[in-house]
Amino acid sequence: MFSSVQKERTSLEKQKESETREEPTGQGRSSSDSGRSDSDAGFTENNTGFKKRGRKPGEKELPLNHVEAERQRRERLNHRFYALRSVVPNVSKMDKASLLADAATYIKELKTKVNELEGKLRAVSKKSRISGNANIYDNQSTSTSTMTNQIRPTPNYMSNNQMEVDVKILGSEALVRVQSPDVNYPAARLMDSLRDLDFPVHHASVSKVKELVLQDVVIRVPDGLVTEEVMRAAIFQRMQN
Amino acid sequence: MFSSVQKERTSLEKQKESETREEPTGQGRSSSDSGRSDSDAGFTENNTGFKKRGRKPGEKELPLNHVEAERQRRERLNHRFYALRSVVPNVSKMDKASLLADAATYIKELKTKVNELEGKLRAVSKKSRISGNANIYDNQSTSTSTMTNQIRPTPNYMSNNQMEVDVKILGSEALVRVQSPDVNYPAARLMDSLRDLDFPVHHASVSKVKELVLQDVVIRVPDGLVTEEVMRAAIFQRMQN
DNA sequence: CATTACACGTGATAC
DNA sequence: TGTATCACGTGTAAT
Repeated sequence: MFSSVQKERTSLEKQKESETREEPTGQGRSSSDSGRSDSDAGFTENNTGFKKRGRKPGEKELPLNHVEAERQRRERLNHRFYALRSVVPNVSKMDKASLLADAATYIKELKTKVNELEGKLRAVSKKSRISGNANIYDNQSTSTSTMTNQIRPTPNYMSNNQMEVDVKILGSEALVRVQSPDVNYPAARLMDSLRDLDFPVHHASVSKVKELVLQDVVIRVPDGLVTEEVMRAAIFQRMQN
Repeated sequence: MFSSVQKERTSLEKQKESETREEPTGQGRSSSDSGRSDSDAGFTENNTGFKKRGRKPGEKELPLNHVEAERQRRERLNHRFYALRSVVPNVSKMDKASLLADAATYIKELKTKVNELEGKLRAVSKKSRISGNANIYDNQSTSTSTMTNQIRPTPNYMSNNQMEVDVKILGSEALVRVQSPDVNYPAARLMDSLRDLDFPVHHASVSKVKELVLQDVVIRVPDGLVTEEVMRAAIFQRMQN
């Protein structure tokens, strides 16, 4: 790994000049930071010990706070750099500048990729034109134009609609109950999921009540090879697509 | 260290530079690379005389190269920052740290979006996969075939290898009735077809009896814009895939 | 030996 | 009155 962060602690010794500044770091690699609200409040506290620590006369103590603030700022910046480095692939260079450049190019790549994927998806979803009204396959997140800057409200791509999936295994059969809002054709998605998982449908009932869709499906399952929770998670995950 | 001494000397210069420096509001950096090498060379050599305690003997004159290198590095880093800022949307904060954080979260968002889109695309393209009985029906004349749609004289070994689709329109709703052998997940195929055709499902019932699957679905249809036969043919055709 | 990169302290400076 | 951020020069390693 890189030893950039902890390195300068050694350089601190060269700091000499009285001020045995205690070491606040403890050197937290601490993996990804999520750095907000970093405390590390060790500043401005007077040295209590009998340890001779007298400030030189005429020294200002304003700057002492200043240097601490600046130190925190640097530390935060480095954490951000590290976080950014963790999400950008193939950054072999530990150079900060190259990291920034790679991040920028990577963002561009992702943008074009998203654009072409959206184009493909749109093209393939428009293959049927019987009733030329609204588009399927467009939940609220992907319809925005990507060329212009999009405001991102919240990181919500998969978790916005509340959906409930319940599975009960009864011998060689299982009862799958799904209730979800009536968006994006939940019946089709559920059946697709069951097909993906190779669960033959014995019986199914779909009812729309107000804006809620209730689905009860009886399927066949291999005897005792799968747990309810695994099935539930698998169905839930596949219904997101 | 000695920096304090030099600070007095350079403070004037710094103030001038800070005045000329662009500030966050303008941000119109406009390149200006390496235009300053001559200028700084001029001011560094400026200090002759009156400074008591001048350079120590044996002091290196290299440092001015060093400061220039560092200056270039800073400039390059700032260019990268600016470039990164140009590709990340909604960066209202001119803060460097926030820029890094926003860039990281933006990359994550783009990644999940790409994943989501790829999943959808895969799901869509998966509908056209063929697994068993896809081509046993010939569908070259779906629009002309009317009424009961008996396609093939089925092979002798399976007597019920045929599918029947019936549509009855009742006002703004329609009843779709499908009976087919239990091969290739007919429920998923029917729901996919209805999704393709933008027909919201109000109610659905799927029952497997012996080797036959019966499906009754109530859907919403645009009032009087389609005929039963058109709907029937469209559903039938799509269920072949 | 030079080149490159980094962290540090510090002055300046907006809000 | 702080409390942010920034750029700068400098010392220090590692290549």
